[in-house]
Amino acid sequence: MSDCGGGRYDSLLLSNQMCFPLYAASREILRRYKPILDELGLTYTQYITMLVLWERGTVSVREIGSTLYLDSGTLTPVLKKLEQKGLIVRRRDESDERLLDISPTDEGMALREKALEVPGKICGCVDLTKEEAETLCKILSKIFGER
Amino acid sequence: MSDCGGGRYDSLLLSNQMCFPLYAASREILRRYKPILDELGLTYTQYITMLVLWERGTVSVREIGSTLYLDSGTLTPVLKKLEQKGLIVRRRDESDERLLDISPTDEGMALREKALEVPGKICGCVDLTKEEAETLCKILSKIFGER
DNA sequence: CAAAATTAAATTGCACACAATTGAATTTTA
DNA sequence: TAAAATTCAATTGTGTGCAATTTAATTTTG
Repeated sequence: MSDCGGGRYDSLLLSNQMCFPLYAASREILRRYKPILDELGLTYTQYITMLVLWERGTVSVREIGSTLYLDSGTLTPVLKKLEQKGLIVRRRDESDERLLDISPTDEGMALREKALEVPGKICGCVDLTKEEAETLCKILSKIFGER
Repeated sequence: MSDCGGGRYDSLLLSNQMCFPLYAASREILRRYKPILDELGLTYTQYITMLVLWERGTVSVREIGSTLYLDSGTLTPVLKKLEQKGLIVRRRDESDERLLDISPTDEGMALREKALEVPGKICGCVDLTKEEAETLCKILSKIFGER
């Protein structure tokens, strides 16, 4: 049952998997973001959605999806929730009724001010140097290569 | 609305967030694992659970949880599913009835042979050098530092 | 131009994650 | 040792992700 040394099953050791450290680290980061995002009243997914809207103003669901790599099955309920909170408005595009345009409300844009505190607080609870963070991002971006 | 150059809101650009590349890459890796794990009839979470059982034999739910950073709310339904598939057995520990011991069945252990193909197939669809993969794991492990 | 193909969002169903609570078993402590 | 505190798994409820399907709108094509 054990695999000390160079066992036949070494490739299946949890520590040798590509998926596990990445997935676990990703959830750990999300756990650290949570209390900070709680202060904004946003979940993680709601937060990255607002980041897109703060950057670009009015965008279609499709554009949000291709930016965040999320499909309408995920985004539709998230956007309905943000609408409930009064942070965004959902309106059909006039020139193409298939598209649903999402715009931040004044209240949604106001939240951006409060959100300015977030990045600083994150750095305080993730112990990576700026160089490590850059290396990490560089390697991670390579994963998206051959899509 | 736009933030060209050194805007006041640069820290909120999606590209400057710690969480996003990590989370997106993690989901991308899971997407690449999926067709490979489909051949085993396992989901990702079921797969990493089986990895623990293949390595250690009989373990408690608690031990699986602390290894994978998952709680009973997540594990209970996963383990019931694996039991349904005939891959594991769930039995209360005799010396401490609070603990639920999980053991792979013969069928569960047999699946390990088929699983040996997985790591090779993963390398074929994630375009990182061995060195990059090691650097990645090293940086990711730092994230778990001050828990 | 009309039928066929494509596109976008919504819906449905399944599988996690995780916080919070519950209930049973065990350990600690007064 | 009996009450209090702790531990463990299960349960409940919310919020994603994502595949597959549906419906409506638009574009392509014969």
